[in-house]
Amino acid sequence: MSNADKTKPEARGGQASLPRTATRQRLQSRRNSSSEPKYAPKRTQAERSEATQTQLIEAAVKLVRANGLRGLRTVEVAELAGVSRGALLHHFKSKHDLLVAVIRHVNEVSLVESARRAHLAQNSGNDPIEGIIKDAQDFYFGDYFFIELAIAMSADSDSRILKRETYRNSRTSRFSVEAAWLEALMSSGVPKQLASDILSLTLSVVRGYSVRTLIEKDPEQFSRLLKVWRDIVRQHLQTAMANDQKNRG
Amino acid sequence: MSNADKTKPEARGGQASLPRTATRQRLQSRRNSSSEPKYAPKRTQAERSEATQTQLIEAAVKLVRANGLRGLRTVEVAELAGVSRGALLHHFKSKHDLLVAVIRHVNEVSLVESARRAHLAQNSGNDPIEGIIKDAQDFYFGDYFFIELAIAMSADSDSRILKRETYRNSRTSRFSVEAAWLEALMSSGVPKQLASDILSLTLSVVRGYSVRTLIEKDPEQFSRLLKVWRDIVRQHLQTAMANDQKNRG
DNA sequence: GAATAAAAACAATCATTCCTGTTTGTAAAG
DNA sequence: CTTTACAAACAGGAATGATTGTTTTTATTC
Repeated sequence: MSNADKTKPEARGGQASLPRTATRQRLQSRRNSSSEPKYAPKRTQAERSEATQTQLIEAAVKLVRANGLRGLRTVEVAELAGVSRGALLHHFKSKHDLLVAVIRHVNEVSLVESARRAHLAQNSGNDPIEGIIKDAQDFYFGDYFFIELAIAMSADSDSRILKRETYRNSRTSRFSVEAAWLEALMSSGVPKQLASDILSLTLSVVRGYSVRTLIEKDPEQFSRLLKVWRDIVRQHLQTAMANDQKNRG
Repeated sequence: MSNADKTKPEARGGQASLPRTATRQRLQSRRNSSSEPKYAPKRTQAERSEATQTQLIEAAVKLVRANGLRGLRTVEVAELAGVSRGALLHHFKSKHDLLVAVIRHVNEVSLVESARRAHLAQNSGNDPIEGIIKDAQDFYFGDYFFIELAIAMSADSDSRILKRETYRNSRTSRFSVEAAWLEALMSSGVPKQLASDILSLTLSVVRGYSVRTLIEKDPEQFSRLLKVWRDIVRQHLQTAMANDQKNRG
């Protein structure tokens, strides 16, 4: 492949490079002051640890979204996080471990969202379509979906493990949200099978459009399209339910 | 990363073996007509060349679909094609060149399909929805789309070049098909804006479902879902056009 | 028309460049 | 003063492209 993009300059110029000597002297003199070594540490170990771990994970998330799973390089993660590769390997003893942490992280975030959304679904009243569309938009344009997709699109043995991990998580988080929306639709009077189909179709529309934006930049208004979609679905549900009641009555 | 997946066996066992004998005889007779060398070449240079190039490209297509753009390894391409890496580098002087050839190839295939489909669109009669769905299925589950997606999902400097190449091609091939479908919808009486929306939505549904199958294996029947979608659209178009005529009359 | 030179299609080996994980070293926190 | 957080240098493997060698086809010359 081409070697055109060697971004070597300022490789670690822009960040870190803390004042080592100064810090040392300051601490030393303070300690010399008397029997009390109680200088105030700026951050506790746990805080430092968690902070850089979060930075690393978030950097990894960005890079996986940008370059795909197999395009991820540890050196880039470290650079973007503003630490050395040594630090990365200290917190995650292998690249694989980092990826597992990444998945766990986006999944946790997604899980919290899920709970919120499931709650929304229950209070969506008689017309949940709007809520479903909003939910789908948030999900399919978010980190979790793109990382899931990136994992799905590489088939080496490593990503197979990750795939299983992700799949388990999907069933516990995303699954419950969709079940909640299904409930919402049904309790607004839509028959189960139709509700399931409408839900699947709506999710596919949004998923499909999200992927489209990956390939080419939004030349048409997604919001308008979604409005049309919402109208179509509402109309269909109305007539379908009308027919349903006629058949019963 | 792990080294668990070495697929060495049958490295050159199972594939290729084009009709050599037929070719040989044809060539022999051709040469008999004029000056006759003492041995008959099995295949002409151009034939050999084209054959292995095709094998290499097709192998690369499969591997990009399986492992993504950045998961592609030249050694695997050569193995799957049944030739040495030396041969690969002889025909394509770099991995990048191979990838360009891959894109050209899938695009050519797609272009031929496009012409066929555009023709279908023009003869789709009064109800083009069925045809649109079929077309979308063929396209979004085919090689071209997945390779386009694989390219879109990696953002290094190399794939940016490929992206441009692909984008140009899209506009000449896929674009015309969609325009033809739009025409078909309009000539069956659907207003332009609505026709465009319906087309976009249908494409998104299929695209979205195709991507879904990447992530998890089809637990529900896509065909049933498409049937529902077709019904919804038909119904909507009927009422929309009825309203349209009422407003006009 | 046979001998032979030339070129193209491959194969095999080598060198270089990444990328990962290990090791060793240093500063900060407990 | 022990442990933890980080940094820097190193070692080994993998992947690419270059080089060299071998076979097959094509062109040339007698």
